[in-house]
Amino acid sequence: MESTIKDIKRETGLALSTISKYLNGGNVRPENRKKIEEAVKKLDYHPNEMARGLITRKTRTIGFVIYDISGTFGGLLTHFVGDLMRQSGYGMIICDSNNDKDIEAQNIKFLVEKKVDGILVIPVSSDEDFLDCARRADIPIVTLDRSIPGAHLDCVTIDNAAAAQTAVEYLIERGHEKIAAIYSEEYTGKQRRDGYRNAMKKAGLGISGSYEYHEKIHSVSLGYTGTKKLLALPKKERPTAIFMSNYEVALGVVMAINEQGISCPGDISLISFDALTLNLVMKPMMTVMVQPMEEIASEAVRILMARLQSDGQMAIQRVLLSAELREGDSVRDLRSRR
Amino acid sequence: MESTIKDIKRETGLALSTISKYLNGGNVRPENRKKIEEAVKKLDYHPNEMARGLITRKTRTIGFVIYDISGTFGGLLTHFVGDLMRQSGYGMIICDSNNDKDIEAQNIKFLVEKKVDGILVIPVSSDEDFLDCARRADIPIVTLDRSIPGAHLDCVTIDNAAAAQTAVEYLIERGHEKIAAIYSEEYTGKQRRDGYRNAMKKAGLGISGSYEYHEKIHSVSLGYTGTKKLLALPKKERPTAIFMSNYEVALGVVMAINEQGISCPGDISLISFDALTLNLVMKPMMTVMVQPMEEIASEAVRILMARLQSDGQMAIQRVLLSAELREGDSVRDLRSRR
DNA sequence: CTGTTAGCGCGTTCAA
DNA sequence: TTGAACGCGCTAACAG
Repeated sequence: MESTIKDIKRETGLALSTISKYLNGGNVRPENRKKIEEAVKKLDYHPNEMARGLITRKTRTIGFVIYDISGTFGGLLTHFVGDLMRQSGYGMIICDSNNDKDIEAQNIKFLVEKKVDGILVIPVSSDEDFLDCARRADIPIVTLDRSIPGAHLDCVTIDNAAAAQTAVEYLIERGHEKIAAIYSEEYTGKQRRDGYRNAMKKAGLGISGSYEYHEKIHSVSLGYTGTKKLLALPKKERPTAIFMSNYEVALGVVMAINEQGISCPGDISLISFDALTLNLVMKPMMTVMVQPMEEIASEAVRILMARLQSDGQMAIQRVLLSAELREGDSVRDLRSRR
Repeated sequence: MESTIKDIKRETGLALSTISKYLNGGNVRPENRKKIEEAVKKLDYHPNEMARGLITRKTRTIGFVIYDISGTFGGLLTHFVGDLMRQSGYGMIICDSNNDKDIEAQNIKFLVEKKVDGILVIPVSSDEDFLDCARRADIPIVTLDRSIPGAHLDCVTIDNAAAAQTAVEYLIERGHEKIAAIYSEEYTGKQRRDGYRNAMKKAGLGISGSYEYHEKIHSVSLGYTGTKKLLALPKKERPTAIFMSNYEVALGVVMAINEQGISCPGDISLISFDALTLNLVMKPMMTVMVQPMEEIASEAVRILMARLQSDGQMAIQRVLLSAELREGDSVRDLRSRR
């Protein structure tokens, strides 16, 4: 049988409230503190979080709703967030939305019933309605990596359009003009496409319709299929560089060019996102826009914690971080050709 | 403010216990049942899990401790398990051990304090001591994917040695003799190495020391580095096939051979584990031993659920599943050469 | 600083 | 079947 606070009382002869106060960080006479500490050890006492929560109306648990946990980026972000939560003494219930809006809505409901103190979410839906039930229950919500357009919510994101623009401008500076883009139609994918278009427009470069390939969701096969299509273009039209909007996509792209015996950066230049395993291991090393994943995680956790403390009104926080270019060898400098 | 069972009482005029009984599936007069159902809807009532748990001593939450959530296999397994738990109405607290035994031990303690009803664990440590505090608290534990040697625990695993042996025998049947292996020194890696060795021995083939490459943990770079080393061997000694013990490893292997312009299966044959994205997308398609991931997940959940129900003594369950060979085009048949 | 008292929301006795 | 009372383990208010 588990020991309760009453057992500690019997062991020490102190009142319940004294013990409770000590357990919650209050001041107690040194001699009593010692008694309590000894009893706690002796009885292997752990406070019952449920009884505690019944009164405090806090579960010390937060919910993490992620669009897809089986991807590399998501898995890693989950890892960082989980670590931070644990360090803060919070438990984390992770819910995988599997890129499905309905499951996502279900997940939120589930977390509300579990009475989590707060919710961290990387959304699938671009409509905030699915969060209604959490808001009714007055549960703080922070979105990260993706922000819901127009929503009155705390969020931590990076400037995806700017990052993509930087990447494409890097290509343009090196003499590339025929630049293709492979991206998804959701959140970050779309924003990065915009950055690509901005850069091209700004440089006065046209975008041939066949230079943009996109599917609904970021995936390895998106990169693979897209690249195949690009490489099937008549030689003269072939892009000299491909910008891709995500790590999984890059994986597919690399598979496709390797398969066709196309060399990078000799025949084609590549630029992508995130310094994840493949991008680091491959040769040539991929030139990438590096997202500050740990910072995204820690900012999101920080904001959520702040909101958990402030019962009152705290202004909406919108943190916009930026990605940094990390040079590899996957981009050829065409200017040195002459 | 949240509505409680008392509000339902006020709304319906019934006694608390009547309502409580209905909520827990008991028999109630039809007219009363209707009243209650209406009130529940009207007040948007949800039972308070904490108050409930205080009495029943159940949290309807289980803990999932995973060796490393940022890997593809782990992420996917987490996804499956999470789905099943949600379907069973259970919450899941996921803890990432990050391949670290100390964090793993911490995770278990954390879950015990959270009073989870049960724990699912893919262990890092090969010593069961870290589970002691959960056992003292009488929390059922099921390990999956990996079983702790000698431990008196429910577990769901596949026969890794057999699977590896099947894979290597597949190579041998096709005339390969110079077969190298890249594996990790932990759990599944070691078992798969044994299967490799068994197959080689059984076929009367020697294993040159330089044909085995291993590191502590499965990773992309393990595959990459290992392959580089193998390819650096004098041409005559070069293996005609590589057996690799894990998906991430395969990723690295593929990167390395592509980089060197080595063709598969022309110059070298490959066989690996798991039908995950890369293995499906790449060309040639990888020949792999497919682990029944969903079955591993569902069996583990099933056993845990059974143990949660049976307060009494249930015999230890050890489920051993097997992997199946899925042919791709990554293995060359050397016999047809003649 | 300490002890007493009163619930938090619910499930479970019993009695009717 | 139903209703009243009790208590799960703990914290919060107050009085000492």
